[in-house]
Amino acid sequence: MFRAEAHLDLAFQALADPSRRAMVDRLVQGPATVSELAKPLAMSLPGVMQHLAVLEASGLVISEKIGRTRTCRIEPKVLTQAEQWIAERRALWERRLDRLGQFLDETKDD
Amino acid sequence: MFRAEAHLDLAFQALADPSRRAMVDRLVQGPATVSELAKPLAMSLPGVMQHLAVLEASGLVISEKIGRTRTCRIEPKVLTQAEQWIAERRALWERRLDRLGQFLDETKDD
DNA sequence: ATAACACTTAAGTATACACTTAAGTATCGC
DNA sequence: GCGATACTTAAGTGTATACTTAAGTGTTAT
Repeated sequence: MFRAEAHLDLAFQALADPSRRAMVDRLVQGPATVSELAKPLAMSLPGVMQHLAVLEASGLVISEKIGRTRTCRIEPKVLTQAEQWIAERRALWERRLDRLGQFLDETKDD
Repeated sequence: MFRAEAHLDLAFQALADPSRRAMVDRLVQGPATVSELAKPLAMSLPGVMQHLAVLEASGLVISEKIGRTRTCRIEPKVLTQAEQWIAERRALWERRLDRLGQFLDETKDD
């Protein structure tokens, strides 16, 4: 039983945590190592690793280990997909409001 | 200890569940009662109520009870805020890519 | 060689989530 | 009034999340 929107579950879930959003916030400025991501967070390194795993599972972040350091960076595709899901719903909602306003205008001279 | 971004936690958390996204999907077409929201979901009514509570707590949906029926509708403000959080990060990421490309162009004649 | 560094794995704990069934309350239509 | 309707509350269950500490592994610098 496969759902096409399952990746949105993971993306929104990943963005629902303030520590993970802080990590994304840092990574949009450019790549960073795990330690760099961890520094501003009041949390143990394994805690940060677990958040990183969630971000990677969602596809928002990818990382690569070179030597003993792992470098992380944003993968913008999923970010865009999440943004578009919201944008489409907001557009539908606004379109409905427009139709409603038009209807009210057309019938106001009764 | 109050965090300004706490409402984003709730908004993204609310959007992370497929049943709740289905409810939002229905509500952007226009208001609906609890039963109408529940009908397409393979779930008990109390289950739906709990999802509705999450959506209301996030500010994505508001509802009003008239007589014995509760009517729900979208409140677009939080939807827009979530969209903007993503849009801003994507813009930062793209701006960085632009600077990087520009730098590479300027230094390619070495 | 060895000590410091940068993760990584494992295991444990406490809380939160996503449901369920059963029972209850407040309208509405006749 | 009284049965059907539309939620609503309460309580229970199983799974998932967000951490922690302790003990690794492989890499780099001296």
